Order: sequence, then structure tokens, then C-alpha cells
Amino acid sequence: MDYVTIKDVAKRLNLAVSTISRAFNDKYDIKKETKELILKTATEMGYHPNPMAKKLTQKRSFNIGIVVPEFINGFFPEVIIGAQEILFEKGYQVLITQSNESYESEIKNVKTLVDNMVDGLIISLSSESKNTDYYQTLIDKGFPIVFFNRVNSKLKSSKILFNDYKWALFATEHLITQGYKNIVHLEGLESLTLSKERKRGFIDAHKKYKIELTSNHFIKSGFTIESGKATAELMIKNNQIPNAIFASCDPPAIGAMMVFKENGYKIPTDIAFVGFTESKLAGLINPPLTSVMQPTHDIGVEAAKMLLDQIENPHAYLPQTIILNGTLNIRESSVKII
Amino acid sequence: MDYVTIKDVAKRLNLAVSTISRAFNDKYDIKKETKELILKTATEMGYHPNPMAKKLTQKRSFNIGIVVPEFINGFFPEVIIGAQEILFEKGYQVLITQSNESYESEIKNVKTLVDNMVDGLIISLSSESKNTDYYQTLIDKGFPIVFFNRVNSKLKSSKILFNDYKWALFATEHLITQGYKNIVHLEGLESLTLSKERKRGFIDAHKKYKIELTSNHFIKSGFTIESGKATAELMIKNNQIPNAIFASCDPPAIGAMMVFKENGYKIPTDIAFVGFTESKLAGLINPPLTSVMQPTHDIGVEAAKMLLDQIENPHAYLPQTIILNGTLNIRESSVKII
DNA sequence: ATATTTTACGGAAACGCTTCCGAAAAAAGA
DNA sequence: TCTTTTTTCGGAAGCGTTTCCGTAAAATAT
Repeated sequence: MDYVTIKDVAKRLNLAVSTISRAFNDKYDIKKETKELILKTATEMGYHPNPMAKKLTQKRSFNIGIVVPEFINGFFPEVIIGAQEILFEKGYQVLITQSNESYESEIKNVKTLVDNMVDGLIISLSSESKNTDYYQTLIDKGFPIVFFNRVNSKLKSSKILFNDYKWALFATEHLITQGYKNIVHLEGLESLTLSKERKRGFIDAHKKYKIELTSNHFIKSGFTIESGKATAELMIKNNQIPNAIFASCDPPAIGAMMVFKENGYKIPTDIAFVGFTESKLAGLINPPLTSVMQPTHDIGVEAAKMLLDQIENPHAYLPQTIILNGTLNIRESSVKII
Repeated sequence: MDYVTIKDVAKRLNLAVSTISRAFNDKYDIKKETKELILKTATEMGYHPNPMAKKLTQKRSFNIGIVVPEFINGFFPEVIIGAQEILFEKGYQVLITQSNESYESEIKNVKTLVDNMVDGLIISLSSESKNTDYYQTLIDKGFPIVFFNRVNSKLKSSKILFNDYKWALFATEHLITQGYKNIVHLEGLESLTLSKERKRGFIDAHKKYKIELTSNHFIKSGFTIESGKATAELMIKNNQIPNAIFASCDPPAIGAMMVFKENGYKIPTDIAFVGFTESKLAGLINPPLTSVMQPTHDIGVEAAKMLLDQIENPHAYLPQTIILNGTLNIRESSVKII
């Protein structure tokens, strides 16, 4: 591929390259007519400013790195699409890496992105319990970073969060007001704040309605369907069947629901279900699963906006936190009387 | 962020920048000891070659663009991960764009990627029936492109394909040998070759077993769960229930299965199901869905390899086509006697 | 009319790197 | 020992831009 350069345009019009440059970056003094002439013949010749040269002189890569734990499930892709929309519009390129839920590969990804001189990073941590020194060093250097979804409270940085506590409380409250009193919470990974927050919401909903909770009401579960299945099988084996299950996210709820159904339990009559972070499956399975829907697209949009704000105003930078709201999508899995 | 440059390293060691450059690109004559010294002090100083400058001199962006119709469902993300793995390893960056199944936004994406001087493209078309002139022009210019999954047969270009015909034939054959004779095919979008190929496999399996097919055995369906639901509802309403359904992809099969289940049909006794392009849900729903699994990860790997091959040997370029194999994951939805 | 300001553009350096050319130093050959 | 070859490095040009500085020409003021 042979590209047309600024010199070619200059030669053609018998102008200096600086004039051509001025025509494309309208902040300098240039006569209106010549500018129009330049732009016209430039497009005729098929000239596009070489992004590499531009980046070199401007000492900016116009690249933004996004690091997520995975992007097989729908959640992160949706966030990424949201971020890309506004980043692309502003002329930024987006480099996406996935850490595969591994701290090591996450740090490695971040380092390569920084070495490749991205202008900023949007990150959802694979684990919040690990060492965050590297991130802190970057932040202290003034490197623009926005965290979302999975963050570390110690890091003094901009964050886009979801009000996990509030919506877990709402979701639990929904179950309680539906008449379910003996509710078990399937907890998420302990290393994540969002798990703790959802648990806290679950607990406070019970406090509000003055319902006692024992340790039997909490079962540690993962993020997978399999873990939900295993939990349900154990419950059935021990014959400890609660009225309802509130899961820290959809997959374990779905897994547990599948097992209970297979064992002849009626849903939601015998046992009700509420999930979290609305997955594609929620509305599709039978019965459809009540779940808290997060504003995935908006999370991406807000993260991108915040990052650009930080990049463009490097001096007046103050770490901000935006907390977004969601929706409780109430479906058959948790509604006692239809 | 202030970066250490090659000049800083040169000054520190009282060497010429060219020597430092040689140390980092070991194709030139340089003494082993000085090279080691340079590399050592360079890492000490925290020097990383500026990718923008490198790209400018080498007239290569080391960027690869990937264009997919969507990446909410698992298929394309898995392909992308496969491609990224080998691209990253070779020092390439990956720019991912999604066309949202729209021809216009696909072309727009491709054009911005080309303007940003990506060294090559990996593309899955949003629609194969639209104008492909732009792609042909690029290919004629020698621009490296590899198509996968959704391709246009007219384009003389490298392709990574799946043997849709063969595996559709296998899948249908499986149903026939299980004893299902009256099988309906839910066809995919007509504009895609893969739909035609799967249909052809379905037909030829019937020919092989000398089973008659009428137009009643073909129902046009989309790629969604909803379309499958609608089709099933129509079948039930018209009381035209086949022995089995072979769908062009999983979602319509799942949708149809849900409706039949809700209406009291036993699966696979009353009606059996086979899907295509193994989705996450296939193994999770009840009963688990038999489906053809595509080697998503390998598709990405092979596409990336082929593209790099094309980039690195621009002259000896010959369009290749790799056809990959899959697996028929036989599950309960299609097994008559367990 | 001339003096002064403004406008519009050219020239050139710089961004950080690669790579060609040439030459000193070292090694090998005579 | 002197010549020839090889090794190792320095100097400089060039990649395609941006941007600073300077200056004719045009516009305005005197």
C-alpha cells in the first residue's frame, strides 16, 4: 500500500507542507480559500494524515486500553461497546485485552499497554485482593485510569460503580414482600467488593423486616452454573430447602434452579430465585429468572467519558466516582401469585 | 508521562543512537558485550522503544483490525481470543470493531481501520449479499485480508471456513439413524453461504437414506430464540409436528424446544432437536441440546496465522482457504433410547 | 504618500526511531 | 611487518507530521 503524504499534496499545489498541515488543523492562520482548496485536492488525491507521524509529533498515541477479566459472557462486551462508541467518535482507538481472571496476565496486559503508550486505561480487576502497587504507581505518575465494576477501594482513582448494596437490598426485599422468609444467599467470590456489597444488602433487607439470619443462610458459591448446581444438590441431599435463593449473580442461580427443577421442585412455589447482573439467559430459561439488570452500556459510556475528561484536563484532575443505578427485572421465578 | 528515549541511553553510554538501535534489533553487527551492556542499562533506565517512532520508520502500524458482526454471543469473542493470542505474541495490536450486522457500519469500520493503516484485516461479513467492490479493490491493491465464518465466494481472498455442509450432513444423519424420519430444517439467513451449505447437508443426508423431502420440511427461521419460538408455536397451532428439528443454529432450536416443552411435548420422545454452532446454552438447558461445535479458538488462530503469513510474504501471496472440522456433541435432545 | 499592523505563508527544526554509508579498529592473511 | 579482510561502531538522512520563527504581501492607520 502506497499512501499519499502531505508532501505530495504540497508539491501538487506548490505550497509548503506547513500550510497543508494548517489546513487540516484549523487552529492556525490560513486563508479560507486556500484551506478549502487544500482540503478539496487532498481528498481528491486520497490523502489521509499518517496517524503514526501525527502521534509521534503530538506525543500521544490516541490509543485507549481496556482490560477486562473475560469477554465470553455478555457483560463485558456490552460495556466495551459502550466505551468504544464514544472513544471512536473522538478519534481514539481501543485496545482490548482480557486477563482471563488471572492477576499475572492482567498486570502483563497493563504493562504492554503502557509500554505501547496508551493515553489511558479502563480496567476491571480480575481480583481485588492482590497487590495494587503497580496501579498506584501509575496513578501517582498522573497516568489516566478509570476502574469499573471490580475496583479496589484503596486505589485513589476514578471509578464507575454500580450500587450493589442498594439493588441487592431491593432484590431481597422483593423476595421478602412476596412472602418468602427463609432465603439463602449464594455469595460471590470473597475477593470482590461487589460480593460483599451484595451480601450486605441481603443482610440489611432482613434487618429492615426484622428477620433473623443464621450462618445457614449463607453459602459460598462461585460465578458459574456448575457451582450453583453443586450447591443445590447439596441442599437436596441434606434436605435443607429454603423458600428462596438470592444469588450473587445469575449463573449459580440458574444452575441451582436447573437442579431443583429436575428434582421435581416447582418454581417459584416450592422455591423462588433471584439472580444478579442480568444475563442473556435470565429471560430465556423456564421460568424466567428475576434479576438485577446493570446498565452495561452506560457503564462503558461513562467510563470512557470520565477517562477522556481526565486525559484532556491532566492538571485539574480529581478522582471521581460515579455510581449508576439498575433495574430489578421481576419475572416468574420469584413471583408467588401470578 | 515522560518516557526515556534512545538518545538518553546513548548519552549515558557515550554511544551513538544507531548502536542502541542495533542492540534492540539484533540483525546488525554489534559486539556481544556492548549489546548486553546496552540492554542491561536500557532496562535499568526503564527504556522502551517508542512504538510510534518505530512504526513511522518501518512504515508499518503493527495493528491488525478485526471486524465482526457482533460480539455479544460467545462465538466471535472466542474467535477473537484465538486470534489475539498469536497476534499479541508477534507484537501486533488488535483493533476490534463490530458492525452490528449492518453493512454500512461494517464498511465504515473497515475504512477507518484502513485509514489508520492497519497492516491487515480479519473480517466476518455482516452480510454476503451486499456490494463487495470495496473489498475487492483492497485485495487487488495487495492489502492483506483474511475472511472467516461469513465470506463471499466471489472475493478472491484467503478464507478460514468451517465445513458446514459436512457437519450438517453428519448432524442430520445422526437424527436419521436414531430413527427420526420426518425432520424439519430451520433455515438460517438466506444471504449467508453457511445457511445454504447447512441446508445442502441436510438435503444430502436425506438423499443418502433415500428419504423424501417436501417443501414442508423447510422453514425459514432467523438466528434468534424468538424466531424459534414463533416457528414452534405455528407448528403446534397447525398441528404439524415433525419427529425432529434440525436448526441452522442453536438459538432457534432452543426457542422451539422451550415452546414444545411448555406445551407438554416430551423431548426427545415426541420431538428431537439438533442445533448448530454450539452455544453456551446447549449443554445447560434441559434436556441438553445436541449441537455441532465449531473450533472457535482455532478459527481465530488460523486466521491470524494466515494473515501474518500474508503480511510477511507480500509477494508470494496466494489466496488460501482452510476448512476446519468440528465435533457433533450428541446430547439428550436427540438420543432416542438412552 | 509613508509607516504600522495584520494576514498568510515558507522554511526548518523536532518527534524517536531505523538504516545506509563510511571509517576506525581489530583480526586475519601474506 | 604490511596489506587485506572483517568486525564494530558513528554520522546522518529519512519516515510524515507539527509547530515555532521569520518575512513578504496585504490591509490598515497616519
